[in-house]
Amino acid sequence: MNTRSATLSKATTEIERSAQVELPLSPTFSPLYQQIKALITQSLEVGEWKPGEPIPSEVELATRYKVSQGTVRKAISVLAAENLLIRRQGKGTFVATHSEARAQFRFLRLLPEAGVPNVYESHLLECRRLRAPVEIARPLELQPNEPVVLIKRTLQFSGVVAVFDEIWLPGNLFRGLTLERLAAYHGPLYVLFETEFGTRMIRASEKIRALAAADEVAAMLGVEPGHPLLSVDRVSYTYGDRPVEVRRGWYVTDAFYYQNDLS
Amino acid sequence: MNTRSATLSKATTEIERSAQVELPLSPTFSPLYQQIKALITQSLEVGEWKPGEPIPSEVELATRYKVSQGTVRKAISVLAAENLLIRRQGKGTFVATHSEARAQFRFLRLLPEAGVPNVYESHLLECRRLRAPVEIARPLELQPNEPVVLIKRTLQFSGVVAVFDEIWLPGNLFRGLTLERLAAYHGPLYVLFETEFGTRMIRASEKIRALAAADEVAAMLGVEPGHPLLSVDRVSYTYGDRPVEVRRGWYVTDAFYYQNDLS
DNA sequence: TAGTGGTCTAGACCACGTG
DNA sequence: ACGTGGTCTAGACCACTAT
Repeated sequence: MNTRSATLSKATTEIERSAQVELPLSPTFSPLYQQIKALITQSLEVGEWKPGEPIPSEVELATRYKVSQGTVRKAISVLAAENLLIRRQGKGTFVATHSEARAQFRFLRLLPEAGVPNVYESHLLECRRLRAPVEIARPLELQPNEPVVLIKRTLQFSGVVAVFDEIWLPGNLFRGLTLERLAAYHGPLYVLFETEFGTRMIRASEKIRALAAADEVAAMLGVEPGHPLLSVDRVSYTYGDRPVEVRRGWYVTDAFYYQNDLS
Repeated sequence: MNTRSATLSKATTEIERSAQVELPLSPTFSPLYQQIKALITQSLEVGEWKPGEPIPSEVELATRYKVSQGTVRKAISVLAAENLLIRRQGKGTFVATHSEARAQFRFLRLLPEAGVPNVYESHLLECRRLRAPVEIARPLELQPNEPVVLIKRTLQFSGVVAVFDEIWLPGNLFRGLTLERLAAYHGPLYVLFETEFGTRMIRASEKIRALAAADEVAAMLGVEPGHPLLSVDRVSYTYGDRPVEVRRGWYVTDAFYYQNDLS
């Protein structure tokens, strides 16, 4: 038994090595801590520990997985770096959630030119179910005509309309998502998604362009047709890099800007 | 002596603790590995190890700083995560450089809608010295009227003009930077800056907006005045978070998009 | 006082790259 | 065969939080 197997196994000992010295080394080597990381991720995925809750302590997990605390620590460190877990000295390690203020700014990068941070208000325009058009089905890795949910809304920053969003979700993952349910909810959508529908957005990829406002979008945003807008095409992913949201946003950047840090 | 002092010191031993038990604990606690990290950063900053070169091995550094290899490893890991160093198993740890293909994409996020990755050609329009206008002096943390260098250029992707840039640099840091010097150089500017002027860009912060092309910019980019453009305002920083570049870019996003990953 | 994560050490062994 | 970084372990102690 050696560390190359997909099953949980610790480093080869001298004795074990001499016993298997004739076996060819498997070409796929996976460190123990990555195997532990995979196990922890699994538990997150199936909801053994829910967003906001603490996971077991490092010593507990070390006992459970029969590895040293240091190996568990390494696995957790990686997951913390990927924003799946949050470590708090003296308290424990917690499942990350979009409820924290910190997480919200990670996915909404629009800031006002002057004045207050981004407290915003969402205005729901539409929520209906339809069959996925091809250009939506492809990024969501669905078959064309599979059911999807389409949400349209605007965001206002202190009364000023700044964003118009079209949000597409796989219908099978968001069965109870209706206009009524959404209208009754006030808060970030990703919080609703993770608490009510068990789907947590982990990372997203955006394509940003400048374009002239089409008539329909211009009307929604209260600008003249042809007005320059930031177009933000987002695909969001959950555990296992599975795409679970396509979002097309149009941002008015006369009094706001999109903040990005390169490092 | 304890780990709280700014000078290099390892964890308090039992004996030492009993000897200093009356001393109040300093409120500023700095782990050993962070002290080592600061020392390594210093060596990078003064150019003891140059971009692309290997730094001493972990055991060597452990000996030099009189700490364990594990502590050096932790310090290096942080610096690697910040893209200041690059670790290569079996070979050593190297000072990061903008010469690597990998680094280029970190700071130029424009990709073509279809086809090839971003091989581009820079066309120099202008390079002159002047006194810093206030709106440039402030982000560069210079006094108004201090000397700056202004570079104007365009970028073409397979013959198509996509970017017009105005690049402002502190005159004192870039003394030998002239139109002739630039014209003789072909390659990424950040490579020139780090090899010829000892200034390495580490991170940058960008503000992105959509706007209608002004006449001058439109002419440079070969589009109609009023055409929607992506406006990218960048401030770049070197070691110690000192700002050393202000860059205003106008991107044509008809056949290109700005790629951004949220995580 | 007890429990959590955070730091530091020392030693063994593994994987990778180069002679 | 050797040197590099990478993994894993075990144990001690520190810093933070709650009770």
